[in-house]
Amino acid sequence: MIRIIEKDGSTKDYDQSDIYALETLRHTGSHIMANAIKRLYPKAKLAIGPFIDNGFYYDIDFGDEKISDEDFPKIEEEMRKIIKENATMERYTMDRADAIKFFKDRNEDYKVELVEDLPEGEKVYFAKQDDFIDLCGGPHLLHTSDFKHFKLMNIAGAYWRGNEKNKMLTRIYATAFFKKDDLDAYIHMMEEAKKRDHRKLGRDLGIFMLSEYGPGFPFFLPNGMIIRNTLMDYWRKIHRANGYEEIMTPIMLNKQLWVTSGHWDHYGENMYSTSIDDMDFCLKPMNCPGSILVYMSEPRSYRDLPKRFAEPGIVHRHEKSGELHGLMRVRCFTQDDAHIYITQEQIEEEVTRIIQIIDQVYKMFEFDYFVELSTRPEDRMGTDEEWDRAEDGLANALKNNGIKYIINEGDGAFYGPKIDFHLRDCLGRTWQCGTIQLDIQLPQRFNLEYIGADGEKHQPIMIHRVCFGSVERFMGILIEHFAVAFPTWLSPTQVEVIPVSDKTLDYAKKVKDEIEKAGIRVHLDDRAEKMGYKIREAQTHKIPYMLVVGPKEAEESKVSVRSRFKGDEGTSDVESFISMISKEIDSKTIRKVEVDAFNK
RNA sequence: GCUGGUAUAGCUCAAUCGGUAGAGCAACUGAUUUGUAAUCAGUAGGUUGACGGUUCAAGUCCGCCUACCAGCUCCA
Repeated sequence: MIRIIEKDGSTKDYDQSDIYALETLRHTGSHIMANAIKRLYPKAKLAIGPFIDNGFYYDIDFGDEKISDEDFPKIEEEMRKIIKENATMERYTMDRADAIKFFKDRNEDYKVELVEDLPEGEKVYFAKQDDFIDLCGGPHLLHTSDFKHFKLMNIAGAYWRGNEKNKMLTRIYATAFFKKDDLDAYIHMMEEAKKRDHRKLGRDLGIFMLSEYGPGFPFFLPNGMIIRNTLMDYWRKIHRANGYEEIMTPIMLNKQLWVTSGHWDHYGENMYSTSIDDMDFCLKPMNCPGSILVYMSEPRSYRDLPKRFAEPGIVHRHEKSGELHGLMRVRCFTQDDAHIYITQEQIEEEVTRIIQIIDQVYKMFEFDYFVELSTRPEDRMGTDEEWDRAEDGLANALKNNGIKYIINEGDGAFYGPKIDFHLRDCLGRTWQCGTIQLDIQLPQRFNLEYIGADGEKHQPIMIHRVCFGSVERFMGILIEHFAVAFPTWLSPTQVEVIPVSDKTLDYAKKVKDEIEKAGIRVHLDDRAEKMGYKIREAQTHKIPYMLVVGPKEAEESKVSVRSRFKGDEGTSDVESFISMISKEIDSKTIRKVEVDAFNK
């Protein structure tokens, strides 16, 4: 049991497995770390030090002092000393004015600012351990000696109060656990996660590459194109089945269009542009204006709605250099976009259909995802009535589908509310992928209309939606999610034929041709290497099936099937193997690895 | 863009105080003809990210640029 001192100063025991206790442990860690840093660097000014998902951090202004991860051992050692001193955490309050004076006397400018932001007359909470006093509401571990297993992880800059106009402080990240085993497991997990980083695997397995000549512009390699095309084949199939019509609009359009759409105001300098024949053109940062021009190209009737134009559209945005990240954040990407034109009454039903598509796709890949509903911001267009209707439509659609979601109050776009779908990468960072956005603004800007049953002109509502989000980002997440062991239907090479020796090369070629004819992606490893070597290579490349063929198989017209899932699966004739793997491919089954030894 | 860091062979990494750039894997050549996770031998591979500076001498020190990495900000 762990004793915790609560905000009100009372103490209570908690089980170590309690998440509240773990968060408290980590929060206390940030105090201990700050204490150590103040002892080593008395001039350092403290900002804030909260716990986070996997640990805690403290933002500190070190002034002219340079700090690097080489200083971590020193800080960790000082922290151990503090833990050994086993201080008892005390809590008390001060009047606001006294608190301001307290911090001013100590030159803690950031703390002064924090206290000054509190309402007049508010009590200010403090936590004290031995010689270290910090502004803090708590809770904390009662005894600092309960804080044992920790590690400083990394160092980075962070803007004071998260505002890029403010000074950049030094942020030190650390993690802590109650048990040493948990800490070791976490560090091990982080190392394993690095091995499945899509940037490393993408290069090792010929999926994509980047070049200094095009920062943020990924190159897709042969294996990557197979995955990408297979993914898009699937995408087209489900969209056709859901009443979408595919279009393709130009990658570059006259600047005037972007001014009208408002994108020029929004993206401005982040748009790539060029000038020719005295006309300015911009590479599209979004696909909507193109879709709108298609919608406007002929008169539309209420009978046509919902009108669903799908477009895997390539967009360019000049993202800031420090924001680029492999395939996850690039400057040129393909949105699996669609724009749907509907009447007000159709919001709920149409959004329901979209949610079902996205849910179906994510579930097929066995992704864990979470959903956010972002509602009306302060600065918005449209009437409250329209917003009510739009927000209710989105919320009802989520509820009808039994989707759990969190509400992001005031975080919607100025033109409408939105639903965002987030997926996790191997390091636990989340990336927005799918999104459904209602838009009442663009139809107005472009004066979109349809003829209603009453013969009058009406304005449609527009839905922007993506399922993968960006094909590039989605592939990055797929690589990490499966650690390259893609389901068979997505694997660049589905079958590797491995002759035992050159003597059976002819038979191996025959087997390969037969499988190829069935439309399966098969490769023959005809190198003069030993069989074991080829198997090892195919296994590390996570090729789903290996067919070992030697004199025995040639004589019986069979193959020895070895899978990455199970190892040796016994012999089979080629025809039944083709029928088995075809079934697995068509059903898009995700076969699980059954033998741990093969999961290395 | 900001703060901090990194850049050596295709990949992973060496190179002491500033003194002739090395290894493993991969590649290539040859031998081996192999039965379910690495056969052996040999060959080749480099303007040390770019440009400039200090020095008798720079992979190493300094400046600037570029790209990349961690995070912040922003975002699909």
